[in-house]
Amino acid sequence: MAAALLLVRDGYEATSMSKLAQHAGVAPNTLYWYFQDKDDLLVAVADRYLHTLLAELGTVTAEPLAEQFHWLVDRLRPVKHLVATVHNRLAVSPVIDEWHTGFHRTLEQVFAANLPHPIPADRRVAEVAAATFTLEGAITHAVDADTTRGLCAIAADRLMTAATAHG
Amino acid sequence: MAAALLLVRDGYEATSMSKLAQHAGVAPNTLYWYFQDKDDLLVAVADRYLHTLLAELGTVTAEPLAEQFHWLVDRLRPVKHLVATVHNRLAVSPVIDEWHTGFHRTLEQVFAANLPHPIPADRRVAEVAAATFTLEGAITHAVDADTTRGLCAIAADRLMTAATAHG
DNA sequence: CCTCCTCTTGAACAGCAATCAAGAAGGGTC
DNA sequence: GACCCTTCTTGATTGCTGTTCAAGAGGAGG
Repeated sequence: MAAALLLVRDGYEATSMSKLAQHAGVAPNTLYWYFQDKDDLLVAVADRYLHTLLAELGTVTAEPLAEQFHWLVDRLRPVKHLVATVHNRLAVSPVIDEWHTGFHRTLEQVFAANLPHPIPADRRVAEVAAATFTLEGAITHAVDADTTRGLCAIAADRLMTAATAHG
Repeated sequence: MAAALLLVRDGYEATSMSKLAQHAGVAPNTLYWYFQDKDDLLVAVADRYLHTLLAELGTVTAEPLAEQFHWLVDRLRPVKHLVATVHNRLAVSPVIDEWHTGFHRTLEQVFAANLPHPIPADRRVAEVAAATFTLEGAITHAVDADTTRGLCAIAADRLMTAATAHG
């Protein structure tokens, strides 16, 4: 279903099931045979994007953390509509909520795998969350290139010092 | 219009203009005399909440920054639906977009006013944005009490060291 | 030929945000 | 009292939305 382009480009609410079906060359009904819901369809699109992202991520794991973050932000900014919609609908759609927590869990593991030392257990969750939220803000808000670089640097710096300052 | 409770409690999409009107004891039409749009109505509700928040904020400015942040998060978490909706609709509604940028400008000024020293100009925007996004994440995501405290501490700590490390 | 399963569809449903023309309520002026 | 103007409210309507349902097409296996 390459018609996911519509959801990414125009957003969730501006993309009706009719338009989606028209773009796919089928009747609006047909979509409900493949997806239970419009939210279910959104999850499928987001999940597909996440998997291609994780596959590409292997190409930058050698670079410093700040660069990796910048790469991640650049990849996710084109789908900021999806990011915003997921956050908006997770309170209303269990499917999206579940996918969202899974997404954050995945991010946590990726972060942990790229740190030289593990973060002390009592600080780990908050530190990782702070970095994640900083990057999420950089994706969803309209910030210029310099600020984006600054945000990635801040998130990486904070995470690195948390990973080296033991005890 | 105390019927703003519906928007806060049930969210934007689950709250139809009909329900809103019914709660206010008028016909759905009548709302369109006072507000141009449903988005316009949302902005009015959000703006009213923002003003009461700013008025109450004076009572905690004496406390340390981390405590102020925690207070802010506690105040905004009940209206997380509004926060998520604003972020979701600013791409589609100019009124909401404008209000959103104004909100962030206001936050920036509040942050700046509560720092002992000004942050160097080349870092200020990114540092303030990082703190803001960290707190926004704490509001909109389901994190436990300990993590919330940790996030507020991280945001405050980062901001304070940025404000003291000159040159 | 019959049956089962996969897939697609036209028609219909209730609900939505928004519009429009019509009118009620009230005050100011002659 | 009769006129007008402004402020506010409403019933009726419009085009769209996500979703459901019963009906049927197409092919595979026995």
